[in-house]
Amino acid sequence: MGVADREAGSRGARPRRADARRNRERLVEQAKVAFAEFGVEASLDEIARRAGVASGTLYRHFPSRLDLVEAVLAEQIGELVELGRGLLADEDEFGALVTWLRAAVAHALSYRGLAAAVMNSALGRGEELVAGWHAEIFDVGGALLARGRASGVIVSGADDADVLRMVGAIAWAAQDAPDRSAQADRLLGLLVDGLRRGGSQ
Amino acid sequence: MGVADREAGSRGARPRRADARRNRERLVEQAKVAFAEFGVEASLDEIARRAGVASGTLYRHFPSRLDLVEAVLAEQIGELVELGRGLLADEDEFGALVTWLRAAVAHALSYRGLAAAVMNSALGRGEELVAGWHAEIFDVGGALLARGRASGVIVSGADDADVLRMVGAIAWAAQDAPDRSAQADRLLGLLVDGLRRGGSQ
DNA sequence: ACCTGAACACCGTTCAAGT
DNA sequence: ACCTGAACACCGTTCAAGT
Repeated sequence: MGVADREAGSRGARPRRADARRNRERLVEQAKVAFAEFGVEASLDEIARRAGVASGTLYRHFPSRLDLVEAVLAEQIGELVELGRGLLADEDEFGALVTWLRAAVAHALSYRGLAAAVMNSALGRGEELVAGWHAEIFDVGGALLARGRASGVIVSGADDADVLRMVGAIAWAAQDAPDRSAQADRLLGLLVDGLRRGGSQ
Repeated sequence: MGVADREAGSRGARPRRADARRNRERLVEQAKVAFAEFGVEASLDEIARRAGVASGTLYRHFPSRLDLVEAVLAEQIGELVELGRGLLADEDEFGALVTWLRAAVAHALSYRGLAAAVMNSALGRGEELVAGWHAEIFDVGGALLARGRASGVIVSGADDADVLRMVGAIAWAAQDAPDRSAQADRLLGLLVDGLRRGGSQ
């Protein structure tokens, strides 16, 4: 209650009219540029202006800012999921998990404010961590963690949702550092040390 | 460059005129109420309105939102620092650190958005993690960590600034959870497991 | 079916005019 | 020395009117 303000209907559908399709593409294109420059909190008005459409048109295509973010990240998310699925076949269960976690952090770092946007939308009512459009990421991450536990290289106490929440938190904490990539790596190191079974150092 | 937009002059000074002092107190009082209700991003205009002053008066007393946050948290920060100093005498080096980290997270959770506000201001240019008004917290946390390393209960690889940054990240990640206190505890557990020397579980 | 752009409500911040 | 409140710039969001 109160959380589901977004309609599920025509959320990302490809419009039928040619001009509408072109507008949609231009909006996504300019959103990418604006997100890269100002982060995902970039002005929607300016994105519409740069795309050469009125603000109402942006809202017609993307009812909420998150819908626009989703469109911008579509392929990227697919790649992260595929990477994870591939890593499930890696014989080094611990290394595979770490590699994927590193990629997940890099994903969350792709635009400033992204971790916050995902996290805010992710906190659905109740226990669920991840919103619909990030559910695949959650699944893959959970699978890698489960495999690590099953093979004994990962501690059994760590909850999947907590670990992924931590990944988001790490990206958030590193996003404005001058050396954000190295910063994120160090923080991820702290997390990974806690996940490893059998003693640190 | 570009970061130091704030003046250091009369930042939190007690005004000499009686009405000004009263205004300042009312502003802090109403800021507390508004922060508790809407988080530290609460409307400054409304805080001024509730305090019965014009917006310009708020800006005169508190040039930036962070100055107002600082005033609201003044005593709280003092308590956290004192707690840490007391814990430096505790014979259980590891337990003392964990107790303090837990209190630090609770502090950062006292208002929604606080972790973000502190973190944003904290990222001064260069390497420094913590802004002036949180320097004491940094000092105490560093002392507790150093003691833990010296006595061999804490791993030597973890940087002080990274650990404290992680504390902020944990508070941020837990702040909107329905069970934010329990959520923060679980995330802190992951961090602490990585800090403990000599094997997890 | 889709687009336009004015309209509305709500921000933070500044500053001339007052006392 | 301090306060007021209008003014400015910039938001997100809606919706009647168009094509």
